[in-house]
Amino acid sequence: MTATDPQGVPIDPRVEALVSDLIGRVADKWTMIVLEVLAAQGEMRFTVLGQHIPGISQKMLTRTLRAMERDGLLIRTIHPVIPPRVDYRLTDLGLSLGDAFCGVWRWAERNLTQIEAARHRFDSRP
Amino acid sequence: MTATDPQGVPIDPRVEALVSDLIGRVADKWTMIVLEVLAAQGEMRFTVLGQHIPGISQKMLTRTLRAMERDGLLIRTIHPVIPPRVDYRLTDLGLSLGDAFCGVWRWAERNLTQIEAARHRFDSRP
DNA sequence: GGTGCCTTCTTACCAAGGGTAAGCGGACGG
DNA sequence: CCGTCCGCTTACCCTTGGTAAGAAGGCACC
Repeated sequence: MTATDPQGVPIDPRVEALVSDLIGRVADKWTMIVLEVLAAQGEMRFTVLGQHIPGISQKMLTRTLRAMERDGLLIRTIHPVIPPRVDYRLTDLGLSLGDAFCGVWRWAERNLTQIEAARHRFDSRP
Repeated sequence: MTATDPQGVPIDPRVEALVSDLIGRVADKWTMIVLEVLAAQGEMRFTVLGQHIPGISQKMLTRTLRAMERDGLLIRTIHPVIPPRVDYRLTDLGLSLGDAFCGVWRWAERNLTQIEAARHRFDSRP
């Protein structure tokens, strides 16, 4: 899109496409939740992280964490002990993304009932 | 998760689950981009909207718009003319979500190069 | 009056992505 | 010697998304 940012400043289309891709990568349910949990709880190991995220599968947790590590959002520390212990901790970049998503969480909490009402209206109409 | 919000206030687990679901619904690439475009451009019709969102298919555009309408994020106005004309416009709720996502867009723009660098480091390592 | 076009969906079909569940590796407790 | 611990990984399947074609239906043109 030949978009403008919220201040009305025109954006280079090539940058625009890259940002869209990045948003596609990062605007993901699991990524957002991992971000939230790690921001609130600090360093955590794999299993505990999974326990704090109801509904996630091991596969998706692994995949999400790898992608986030690749993007530099978190650091994965392998402790060479038996049984294995792997800790995950947000980088400054990850923390800053967590802050950015914070507004979305607050929005979701604030508007939950309003959205449920809207859905109900939509579902029970001719 | 027995999470706390960013201010450290404990959250009811049931509310937590609902918020997670809502986030899963709303933290979607296409939803975010539609929100952005409509926030910047105001009312738009189907085809034009599609032209402003590179890479989206008609099917996903329809589906995304329906879901957003269901959630009360936008209003769909059908003008009974031939050929058909359908306009989409954000509600106040949709605009407020756009504001909330605004921080994420700015984050993405600001940290684009840093992320690309991180990816490159990750991909070219033993 | 047929032919074709316009726009907004919808649908049939296929590929890709996510869920489930089982296995692996390797020390240690019983 | 067998089970258990944890962090993955993999094989299989089902759901989801992309592609492309069509439907609806009045209008313009020949």
